[in-house]
Amino acid sequence: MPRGDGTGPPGWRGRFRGCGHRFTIPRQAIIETLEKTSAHLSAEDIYLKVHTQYPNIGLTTVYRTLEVLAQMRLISKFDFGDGRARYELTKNSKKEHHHHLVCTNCNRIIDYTDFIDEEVELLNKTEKALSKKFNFEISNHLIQFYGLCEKCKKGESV
Amino acid sequence: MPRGDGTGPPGWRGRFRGCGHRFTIPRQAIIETLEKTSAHLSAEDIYLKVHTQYPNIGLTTVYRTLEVLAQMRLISKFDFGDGRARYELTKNSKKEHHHHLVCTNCNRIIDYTDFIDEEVELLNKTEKALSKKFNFEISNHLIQFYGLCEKCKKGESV
DNA sequence: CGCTTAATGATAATGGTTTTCATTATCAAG
DNA sequence: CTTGATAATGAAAACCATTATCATTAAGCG
Repeated sequence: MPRGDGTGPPGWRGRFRGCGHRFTIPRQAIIETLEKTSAHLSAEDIYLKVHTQYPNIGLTTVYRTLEVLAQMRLISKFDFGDGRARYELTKNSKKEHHHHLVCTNCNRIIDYTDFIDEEVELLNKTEKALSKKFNFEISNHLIQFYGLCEKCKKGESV
Repeated sequence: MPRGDGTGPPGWRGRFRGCGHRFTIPRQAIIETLEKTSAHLSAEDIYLKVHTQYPNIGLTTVYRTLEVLAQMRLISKFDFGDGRARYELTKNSKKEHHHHLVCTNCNRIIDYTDFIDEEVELLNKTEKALSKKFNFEISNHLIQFYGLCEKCKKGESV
């Protein structure tokens, strides 16, 4: 049980050290914020939340930490088309991997993992075929569906 | 002969008028530029190309025209992660619908339509299931694979 | 405890995209 | 063919998310 600090997060410090990074208060605070939510936070969202508890942590540090976390593959960075990047922990509450439904009207994001079974098959098949065909080494994918969410569908006829 | 029914093939002017827009020289030039290429041009790319023939067309107009075209669903706007949006005609040279391979090293974009047959079936299935499950009206999707292209795969070990 | 160096944060800079606003051009009507 | 309403244009400035700069602070090893 590597800890020795009171906060007992399962090995964040070790993971940072393993990548040659230091584990600091700001980084801890940012990770805790990400762990606490299921939303898709922007850098500023995170900054504001962190700021309530640690008013001296700057937006710059948020950006830098997010960059480090992304590079360590601990968070994923998304663009939903609203002009700012959004982030979420990759390993968070059983949501290991999921895709998004993006409402083009209200910008609501719906995560889903439910129907991935069929998709996974398709993806594996497709990725394999693409890799061979183009000699392209696929390491990641992005799948998003755009449309109108339940609410906006109703409001459309108004 | 530009017909008035709006269904005619080229009929750019008619399509614009049908949406309550005027068909101007700058718009024509921008569309021609998009028609002439199979690349994924940024606003500035388009501006520079258009600029050689019409030096007085400004970057602002390019942005505005792209917005109108996107709203008319005649072009698609993509974000490949290099900090600028990229555009392509939706109905261009048999490339009606395709997906992208994005090289995370050199930013090369590969279009593919080849294996979509299998994908289409599963996408339809998935979209139908998602629509029902979340009461979400899907109108579009984005599928991109990230990884290393042939060249960058080789260069990696250097 | 002290040292090396990564990390921080205030500030300024960057750069793609949008706004502003005065001017020009489109096109339906006369 | 003119005219007039108004959409479209373009130069410049504004915007705003993100990055770079740099002096200061603090993590973590010995």
